[in-house]
Amino acid sequence: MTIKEVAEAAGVGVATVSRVLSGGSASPETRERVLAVAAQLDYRPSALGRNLRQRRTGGMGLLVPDLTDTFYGRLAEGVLSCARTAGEPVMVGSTGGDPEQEAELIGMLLEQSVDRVIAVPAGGPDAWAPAIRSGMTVVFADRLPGEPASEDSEDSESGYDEPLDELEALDGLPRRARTPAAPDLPAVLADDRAGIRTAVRYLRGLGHREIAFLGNTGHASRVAAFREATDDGLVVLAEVSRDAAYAAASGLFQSNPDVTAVLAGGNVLGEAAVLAARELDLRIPRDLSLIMFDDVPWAELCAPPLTVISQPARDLGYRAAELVLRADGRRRPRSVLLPTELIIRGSCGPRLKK
Amino acid sequence: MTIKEVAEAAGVGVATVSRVLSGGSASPETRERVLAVAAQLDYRPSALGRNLRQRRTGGMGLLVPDLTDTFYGRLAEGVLSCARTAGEPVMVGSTGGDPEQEAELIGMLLEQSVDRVIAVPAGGPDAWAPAIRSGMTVVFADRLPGEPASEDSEDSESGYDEPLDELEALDGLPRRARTPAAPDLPAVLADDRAGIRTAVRYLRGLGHREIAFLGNTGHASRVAAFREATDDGLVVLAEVSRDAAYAAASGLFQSNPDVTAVLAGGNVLGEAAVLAARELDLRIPRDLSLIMFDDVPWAELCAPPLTVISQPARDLGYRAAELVLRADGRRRPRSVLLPTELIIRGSCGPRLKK
DNA sequence: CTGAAAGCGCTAACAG
DNA sequence: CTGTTAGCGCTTTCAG
Repeated sequence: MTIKEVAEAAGVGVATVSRVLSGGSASPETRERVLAVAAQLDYRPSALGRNLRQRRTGGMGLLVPDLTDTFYGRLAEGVLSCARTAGEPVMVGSTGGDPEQEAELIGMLLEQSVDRVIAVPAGGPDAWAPAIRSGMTVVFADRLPGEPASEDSEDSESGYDEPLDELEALDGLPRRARTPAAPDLPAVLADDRAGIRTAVRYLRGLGHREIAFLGNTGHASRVAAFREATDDGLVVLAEVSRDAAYAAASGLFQSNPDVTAVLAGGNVLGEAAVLAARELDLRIPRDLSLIMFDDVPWAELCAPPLTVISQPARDLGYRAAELVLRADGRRRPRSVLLPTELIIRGSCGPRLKK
Repeated sequence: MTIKEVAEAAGVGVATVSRVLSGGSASPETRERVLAVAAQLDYRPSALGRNLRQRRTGGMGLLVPDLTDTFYGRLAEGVLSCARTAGEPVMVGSTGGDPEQEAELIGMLLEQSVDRVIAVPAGGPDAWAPAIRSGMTVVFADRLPGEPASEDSEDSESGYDEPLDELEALDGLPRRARTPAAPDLPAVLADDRAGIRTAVRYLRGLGHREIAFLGNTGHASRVAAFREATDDGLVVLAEVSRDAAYAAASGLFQSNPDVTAVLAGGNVLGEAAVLAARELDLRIPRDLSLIMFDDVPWAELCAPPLTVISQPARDLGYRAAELVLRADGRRRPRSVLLPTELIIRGSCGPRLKK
């Protein structure tokens, strides 16, 4: 079933069929006839020809660290749902939070001429600059590309300084005040700064002083926000993986017996914290108060139910997809910051220990 | 950067470049030179041209009901991981368990000329027959396409009778004994029959007689297995969604106070069961024993920890991807059945109530 | 308003 | 072993 056969069957030229099918101009009668014939033959224009002609693959790419983490699952659902509405295909890749794998996947997308991607970045800005420079429209979700957070640095914005300069220079945009919360790269983010600030305040109100952050290597902004809210409280970081998360949590608890409250930077870390605490016979919330970033269904089933900072994961993906799809023009999409909310359940109590 | 420029730069014809890059024959010197030039220009052959030429898009499609459900997330990770190894792109679609959306996504894949797909089917065999007939290699995962399970039918195999005849006829294969457990369609499945049998036996051993199954509409084989193991025990079905699952669980408990044990057919249903039980003040395991199909990290965090039937979700996806990739020949891939395991934790107790 | 024609980048015959 | 050539199905000038 090619456009040619349809053209012949309708007694018109291929150009006319093409026009009609893509909403171009045509006399009502012709349009009618072509549409009828196409329907009758149930012709579907092949994306192959169109793609080659336009030198670009339709649809979009989606890169996430790990679909096993429900947060990214929800985010992906948001993207897919928006894409389905638009009838666009989505190529999905899982990076494992590893810049190398991410680079390979970017390469793959380039090879496929996918020129719109939404990504939860693993690598730094330098990993993305070439792709962006080559014309790819990328909208970041959940976080911006930056140097990985470090556990000891005193400079909470170190991950953003250089990268931002470089990327802003790319578009010749004016340099802006450096604000890790909303730098000048297209992104859809949760307002983790506010969420973390609220959570820390809440813990402080319960009397906690020794508060630790159990975070992801990749989430520089959360680490920064935590440092800012606590004046450089203890930070322990883990790579993307349940094992790493457990190891980090376990290490945190064992090496820092004076810590009375922990803020877990994601649901996998929260899960690891609960597990590790249980293993070490730390009672929640008596011995240890816990707040988890990202609300998940099981948080309520947990004993005790977990106090969480919820974030609109699905919307993050949906909005990012909208942005990347709308970005047909020359201008880069603007960023979006979505609200977070502290949901108090039963995993935090007054500080007793010490 | 086209193949032509590389050819010129290397002083050879485009065909030679093409050959060298796809491992064809060429004199060592030529190969060397071409490779060098290509590397130096960091040329990446465009998938666009190749796809059109070969009238097929590389890579594979993946259709799942819902990435929000960690089971499908894990399955998807398996697929992506295998695909990444092979350097193949994956187009992912989420069907919501809805045959209509599935049909649209199949249409999209057809339009993209994706001729290899792995799917957790929502629609029946008739939804897939056209695609398969048109040359698409599809490997099913987690379940086979079949009429949706029904809550009242006495015929546990009704979902397979017609469908199988039709699809087998497609390939002119000999008709086989109708066995819902491993029909003659390429598929990678968990051995839910064995898992459910074991679970039911375990519950029986604890004294339970009134055992109910809380299942998915789409999972006919689990319903069948449960009916077989219990001589038509009570079955309540829910669509794909947390709300539907909760409603079903709640309805089940309220309408059937004599039920002392429940087998939840998936992690979302298990979650709903725990929630609903809690809401109705049913104590687990005192008032109600619960076994959940599919092990998830939070099952251990739950109070009490959930006894589950674990299944190798990730392997399901990985193996399916392997099959679909290897299916380059004319023959259809054979099916695979992966083992399940009953993991006893704390959500089942002796029958006390009555 | 419509048709003819020129490719998009690549591979696979087919000659040489 | 290598170059030339003919398209794959589609969109898009460019004439008519």
